[in-house]
Amino acid sequence: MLQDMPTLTDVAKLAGVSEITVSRVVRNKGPIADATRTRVLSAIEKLGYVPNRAAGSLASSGSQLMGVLLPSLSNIVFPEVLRGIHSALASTGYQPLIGVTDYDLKTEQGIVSSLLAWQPAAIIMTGFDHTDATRRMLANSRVRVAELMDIDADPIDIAVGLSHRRAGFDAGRHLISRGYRRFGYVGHDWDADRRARLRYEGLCTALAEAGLTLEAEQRFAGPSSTIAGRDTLAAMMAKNPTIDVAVFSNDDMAVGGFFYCLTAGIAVKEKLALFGFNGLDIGQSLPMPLSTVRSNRFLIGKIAVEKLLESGERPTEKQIIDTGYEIVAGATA
Amino acid sequence: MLQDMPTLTDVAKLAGVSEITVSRVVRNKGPIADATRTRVLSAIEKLGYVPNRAAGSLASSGSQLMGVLLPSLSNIVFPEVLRGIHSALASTGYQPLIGVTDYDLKTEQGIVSSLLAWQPAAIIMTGFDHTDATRRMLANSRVRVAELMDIDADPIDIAVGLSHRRAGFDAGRHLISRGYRRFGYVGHDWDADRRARLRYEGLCTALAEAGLTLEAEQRFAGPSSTIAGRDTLAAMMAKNPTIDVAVFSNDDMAVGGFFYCLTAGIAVKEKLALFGFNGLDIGQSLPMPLSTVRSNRFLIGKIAVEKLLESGERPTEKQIIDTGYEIVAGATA
DNA sequence: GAGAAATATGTTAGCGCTGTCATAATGACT
DNA sequence: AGTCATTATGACAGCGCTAACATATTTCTC
Repeated sequence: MLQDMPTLTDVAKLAGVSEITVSRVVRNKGPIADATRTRVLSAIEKLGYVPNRAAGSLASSGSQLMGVLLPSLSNIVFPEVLRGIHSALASTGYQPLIGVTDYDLKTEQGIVSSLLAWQPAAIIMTGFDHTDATRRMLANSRVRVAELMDIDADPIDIAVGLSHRRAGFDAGRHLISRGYRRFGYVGHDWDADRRARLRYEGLCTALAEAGLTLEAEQRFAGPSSTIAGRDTLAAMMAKNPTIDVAVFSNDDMAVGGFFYCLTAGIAVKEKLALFGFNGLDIGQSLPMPLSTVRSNRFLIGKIAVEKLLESGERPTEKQIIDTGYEIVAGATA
Repeated sequence: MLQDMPTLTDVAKLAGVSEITVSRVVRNKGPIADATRTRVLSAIEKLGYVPNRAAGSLASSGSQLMGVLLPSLSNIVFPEVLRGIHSALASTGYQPLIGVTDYDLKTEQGIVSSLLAWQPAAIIMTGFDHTDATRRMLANSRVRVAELMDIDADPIDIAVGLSHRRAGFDAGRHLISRGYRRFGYVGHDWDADRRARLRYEGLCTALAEAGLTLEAEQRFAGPSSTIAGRDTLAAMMAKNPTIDVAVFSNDDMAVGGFFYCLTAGIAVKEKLALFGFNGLDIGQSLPMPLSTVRSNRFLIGKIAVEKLLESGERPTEKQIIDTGYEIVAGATA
């Protein structure tokens, strides 16, 4: 679409130097005399020259692009990861090229293929589930790959996140130590969200070790949301009014649960304790701060980028970076 | 970073055709005999060929990229716009290349420059405020430009959004018609968020026309958030306990205000009415659905892409697309 | 069955940049 | 003055693809 845009050649002519010299000035690479640099820079300024990255990529077989695959933009946690990615990228000249998979592995495969077409410096994905074709493409391309959020499996290259299984387990231990015994679980569709399921499994393990078991369990057949949390807790309480703590698949669901209690006149914590996951702002701004597990999504994105940029080659050793989590006592459990 | 990746030439050799024929198959362009197509396709499959977009861009001077500039990822409305953009892009083969400006015009300028370097098919930005240099780059490049969210000014090419001034005005009329007279305004930093200011101005106009005026006004000196809304309403009520309706700069702030009322034991609507802006899910899942104005962010992103893709050239007539808004009566005002 | 029209394929010449290797100019140290 | 490094610049080829223009080949038309 660009038209008559000035090229390196134009700048070189105006500055009275060769093209490669201009290229060196632009990329800050190789030795350049101060006088020459100044001359070139002013020529660039005069012409309004903007380098053509496509040409650059082609010539150097490698782009200043980083592919980012997110499962969804509806769930606030992924924009937060993206924010971390962007913040680490900001100072580097790299640009994120994003794709959204909608939790679908075939879609992911298609997007990986189109991202690879840009010869990105690295690709950031979510989770460990990929099609064989995706794995093959990634292997052939040799680009660096980070798999985010989760560390409960074997990564392709590096993994950055936290153990959701352990987080679920610790949440269970925490609640047991606080005296809760009659557990209910309020979840959402976990075919897509493998991590919610891992937390659930961790929770069940903790309960089993204490000789307990989930007394009630209700899962909403769709993505998590405040409304789903509200309605799903309502459904569970209708069937099992005797539980003393509801563990939610995440904070969105838990905030909905809190609203349900408000409406139904159930005393939160005294009558029914609520526990979430993520540590979202909204949960902490409730009249009673939500008891939850705080994960650091921003940090996950940021660290992933930093690690990926450390080296262009995949290291021989796969790397797993645990960004940890923190039990937030809150006031609801 | 890619290495020994097969090229068009390899595919062409294996399929026993010329390069251009492979190129045509890949791009689905020009007439190709079915037999040839099949042969080429299976060669592509066999080699695991992935086209190099940088080369394609360079040769055709135009990429399958769409530049997207967002002011922030922290405010949920922008990921929603991005979702709309992505949804419209999904079927087209275009990929969004994103940049985040942090509401800073100089940052925006830098990002526009790096996006332009990829020769994107179009650029999507937010708002009408840009530096002169940004405008110049955009003008020189001749790429299509959409300015989103707002339609209260003159666009570069097309604008998609709603009149925030009118929305503020209508919200004011609505509240006045419901009998509210003692207005308070709870806002956030609007140097960055020009649209919040426009709504505020619209509100003031409505009040003035009715012979009314804001009795109280409190602005938080930072970005909007639930916590800011809670604390800022608290501050306002401490100074002006007599107002009967609080208009918030957006739903995040208003939800915080609701939480404040809960904590302080203020009867929402009877004693103090609350009114937001955006129509976020969280507001509608409150025990009392929030009274607000619903804008359609997803639609804004989607329509912008559709309009931009209609033609590669800027039309002679600037276009303004009003995606409208809707007063949501709710239960808090 | 000659010519027009449509369909299918190929040839050539770059797109704008950077890697590689060469060359020139300067200083540093014998 | 001569060797060696160091710094500064340039020539040239080519990255992988596609636009533009041929050139076959087939199908239709009267």
